[in-house]
Amino acid sequence: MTNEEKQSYFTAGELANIFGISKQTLLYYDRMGLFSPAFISDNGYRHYSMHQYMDLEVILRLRALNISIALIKQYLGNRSKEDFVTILESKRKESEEIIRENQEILKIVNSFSGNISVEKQTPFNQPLLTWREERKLCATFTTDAFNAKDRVMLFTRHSEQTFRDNNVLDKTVGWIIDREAFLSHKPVRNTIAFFSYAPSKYEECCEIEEGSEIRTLPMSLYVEVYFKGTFYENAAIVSKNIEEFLKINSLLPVGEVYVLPIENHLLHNDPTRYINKIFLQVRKQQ
Amino acid sequence: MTNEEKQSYFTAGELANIFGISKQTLLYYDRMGLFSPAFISDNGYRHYSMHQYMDLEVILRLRALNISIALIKQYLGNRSKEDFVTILESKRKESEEIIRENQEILKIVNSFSGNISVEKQTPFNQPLLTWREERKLCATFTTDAFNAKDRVMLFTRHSEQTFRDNNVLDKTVGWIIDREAFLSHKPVRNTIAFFSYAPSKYEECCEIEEGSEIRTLPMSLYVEVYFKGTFYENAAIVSKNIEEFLKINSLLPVGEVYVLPIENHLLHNDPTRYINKIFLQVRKQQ
DNA sequence: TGTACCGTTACGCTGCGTGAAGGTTG
DNA sequence: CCAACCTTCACGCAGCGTAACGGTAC
Repeated sequence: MTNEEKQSYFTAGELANIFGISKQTLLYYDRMGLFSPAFISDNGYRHYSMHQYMDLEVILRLRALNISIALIKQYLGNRSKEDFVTILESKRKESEEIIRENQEILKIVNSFSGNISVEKQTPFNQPLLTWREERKLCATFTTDAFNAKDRVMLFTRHSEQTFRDNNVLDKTVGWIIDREAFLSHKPVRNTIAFFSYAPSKYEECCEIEEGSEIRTLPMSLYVEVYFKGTFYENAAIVSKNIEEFLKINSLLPVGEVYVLPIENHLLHNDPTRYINKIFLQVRKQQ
Repeated sequence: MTNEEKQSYFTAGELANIFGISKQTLLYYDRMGLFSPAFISDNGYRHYSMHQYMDLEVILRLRALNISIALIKQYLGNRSKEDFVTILESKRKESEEIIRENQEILKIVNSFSGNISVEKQTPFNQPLLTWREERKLCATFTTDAFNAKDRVMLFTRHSEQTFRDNNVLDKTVGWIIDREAFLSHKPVRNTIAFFSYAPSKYEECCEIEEGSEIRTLPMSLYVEVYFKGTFYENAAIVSKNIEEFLKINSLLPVGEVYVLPIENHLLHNDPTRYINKIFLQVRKQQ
């Protein structure tokens, strides 16, 4: 290689250094057929000619917009204002989409954080008598015929389908059990239904398959109990607490019993640390 | 496999269908050690137990936030409110960063589109006499000693370093040539300097290496010519046009000659379609 | 006997980064 | 002889998708 040639050509390393990229990047562009050296000498060294820096400049400016190698390759061979604008337009849409997606994620994150950071200082196993406004929820019914597997299927389907709008961030899914069975202190074997509750959504409940309905919890007095651990291990105790509470306060239970997870497997490995809330409608005995 | 077992376990396909994911995803989670079936029967079939749906739910909710498998794996084995909040926080930052990046891209895209969509209807090879406000630009000087290779290096370095703030969207890089040489109609061999010009930036010019300076183009009359093709092939013609224009309008040239690319290799393969603008300061002959 | 499941293995995608093993230049 | 270049493999990355090839359940 003559001295003159040395002064007219860049080696891979030189070109890489000038543009502040890695040599591997150049090798990769060569392999991809995007940007190859003007010639390769006998010893296998790559030599890029002077004017090739213009192509590399185009490549790097488009890569800075995160435009794919394939698209750049296509464009490089056939540049025009129109195609350039087209590329920019699709890139604009792409970036807008990415921004949208991540704003969705931010919304979900913020919603989670908001719910979790609020420390519930409510006492456990202490029935509370509270007044609630009307609430609407989506319920999907099971039947006794359903086995455990079917219930899991139903539960996940219900979770996915209620409030089809994925922006419902405050949705929680609980289950409804029979009051008579619950208050008899016997182990409650079956849930009557799963329900989704989202404070932000009152009117919109998506149409789900048969066996589902929109249920309205009326404005009324309710007895609520927070308890730690799984429902199945605590049902008996909570049931007794509630029974006693109803008796000494002369309250009559109405309708079914609702169980709503507050902290579950999403936050704890140990089921004894789960926090649930159980509630049912009541009215004053005359 | 007994009938009872069949009713208590999910096969891979069943579980995948229930959660609306692909079987391959479950296999992948297994390979990664993130989520494995409760047991595998003699025929190699995977069987997931009933309660495993809870783990899968956690996994999928975190994946929906685009949280990595590795992080989910770590969290799954040791859940807690604190770690959950930590994960959400880092995810929040990540998403905010992605949003920022893409907003940057949007800004660049918008700037490009804005510049390109404006069709310049200016006539070519027609000297125009215009009044310009003061402009500031960054210039990096070459010397005659510099060979072609060094000039490319200097050019790219100049392009990268001027206005170190990458948000300068309207920056264009041109070059300065000697007026005497240019107006002599002889081929102009060397550029005196490269210069960066950004209409949005007047005061801020980053410090660049020796051989660079901030130059002020004064508020004054200027002669401007747009021409098609490369400078080197059109310099002679443009030079004659300008000379004649100066003569018949009794104008005296001042300072050096500036060449600014309007459309270059970023938009055209064919150099004859490049568009450049050449301009120099003038004053009325007394 | 078909068909609709199940399994494992392995390669593809994107854009390089990071060696490893070896030759060349000065 | 060493340091600093250069080359060509080839694997790794994340999270699956997509066959290919073959067994199993009903």
